[in-house]
Amino acid sequence: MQYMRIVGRLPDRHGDELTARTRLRDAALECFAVDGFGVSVRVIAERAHVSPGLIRHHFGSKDALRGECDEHALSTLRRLKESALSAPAGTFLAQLAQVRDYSAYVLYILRSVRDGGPAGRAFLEHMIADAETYTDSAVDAGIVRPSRDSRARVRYLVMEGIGGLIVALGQHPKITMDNIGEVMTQIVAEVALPRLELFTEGLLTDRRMLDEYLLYIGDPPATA
Amino acid sequence: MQYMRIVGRLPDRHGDELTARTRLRDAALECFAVDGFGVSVRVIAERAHVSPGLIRHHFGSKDALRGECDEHALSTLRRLKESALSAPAGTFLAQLAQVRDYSAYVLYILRSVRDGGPAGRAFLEHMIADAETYTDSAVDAGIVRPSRDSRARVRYLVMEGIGGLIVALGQHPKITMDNIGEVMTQIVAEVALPRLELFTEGLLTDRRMLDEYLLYIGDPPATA
DNA sequence: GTCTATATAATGATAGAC
DNA sequence: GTCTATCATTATATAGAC
Repeated sequence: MQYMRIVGRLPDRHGDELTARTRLRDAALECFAVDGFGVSVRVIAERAHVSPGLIRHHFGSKDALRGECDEHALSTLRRLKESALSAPAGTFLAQLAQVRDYSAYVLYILRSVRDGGPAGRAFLEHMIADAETYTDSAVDAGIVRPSRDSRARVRYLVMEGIGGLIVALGQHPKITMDNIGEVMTQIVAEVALPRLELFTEGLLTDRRMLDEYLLYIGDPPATA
Repeated sequence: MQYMRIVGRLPDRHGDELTARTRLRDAALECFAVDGFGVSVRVIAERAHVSPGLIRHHFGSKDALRGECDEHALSTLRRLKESALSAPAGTFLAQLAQVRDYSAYVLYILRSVRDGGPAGRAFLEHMIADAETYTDSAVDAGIVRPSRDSRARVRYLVMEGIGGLIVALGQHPKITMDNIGEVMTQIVAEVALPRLELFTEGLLTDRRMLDEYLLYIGDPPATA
């Protein structure tokens, strides 16, 4: 699970012309990703080597600019997911962060989820929907155990996985597009063993708590 | 695990006099918790029914005020943990959020962890250290399986648990001290079944991935 | 399309009256 | 101890020159 590789043509620009507008949007996305959404339009303009006034001319407002970044990041995430081997959301983002061209998207998406709001929700729902399909496949293939509530399980796994990534990243003093790759590698290495243990052997020694809970909510304990 | 109860004398004020200074600090803690650390000193002063200038008189700066909130929240967390049945960090915070007097502390702590930085790190390390002792006890009592790296496991479980809580809370449009209790109840209910399933039965149907990983890192596969 | 200059609002910090 | 008044800074938004 930890050593899957991203496949397909990753670093293509799929027809994005490098107009001044897209360059400005990309600069904004990077600033939002690294410095947060509180970053000023001056800093964004500076990174794009243009004047602050040009942002308004092209996008109208800072919020509208962020909206375009949201859209672009989501469509990029969608496109990459299609061309990549299915992997748990956290693992996929960790791998994607290694690719220099996409580290900004990873940071942007994680920051959006971290800060909540509509954009973060959209990213999360996309990752959950995606995880649903490949978890179903894994259950059909006999790799993953069936669940009594597979939708609740996939939501739980994605939200805790992404949440763990966010918390772990927050422990590092200054995340940039240059160090995000190695930081992610370190985090993935730290959770690899406990996660595989938990996923393979569980945590509790007996079924009592689960069976009691199933009784409590009115479901019969599983016979397995 | 989900239905443990907090015990002990919870809503006591343990010698905190309600001086103007502590009232101001408590107002600040609530504002930081609900509105974030970007909240203005004017809003804080308004909630405490004093003038903005008084904040500077008592604390010197907004940062110093936040520092006192950090200290107070951490000492409160410590005190409560001592008087409460041991429970996983996420579960404990979820229960604590039900108690009106402590909902602000829960929000404050979660927000601190969410935003990273020294305070969030301190809260996290405290929760991890605490979890370490009661996980060890649970292993000794034969309730929880031993781990090949128990410290890594407890870090993993706490960080994902708290992270999942943060992400789940972020999905709700507006968290206040009034609705945090029921929102937390809902979140705990949603994760209860998948978490108990995972903790009891694991996720994967066979040991291959774990054994391969143990081989990869040079440890012999467990004989169990 | 791109720039400079500025309007307007909000912030944290500060000084001094009472 | 508590207040009012204000400063300096910074933010976004805007207008208009080129």
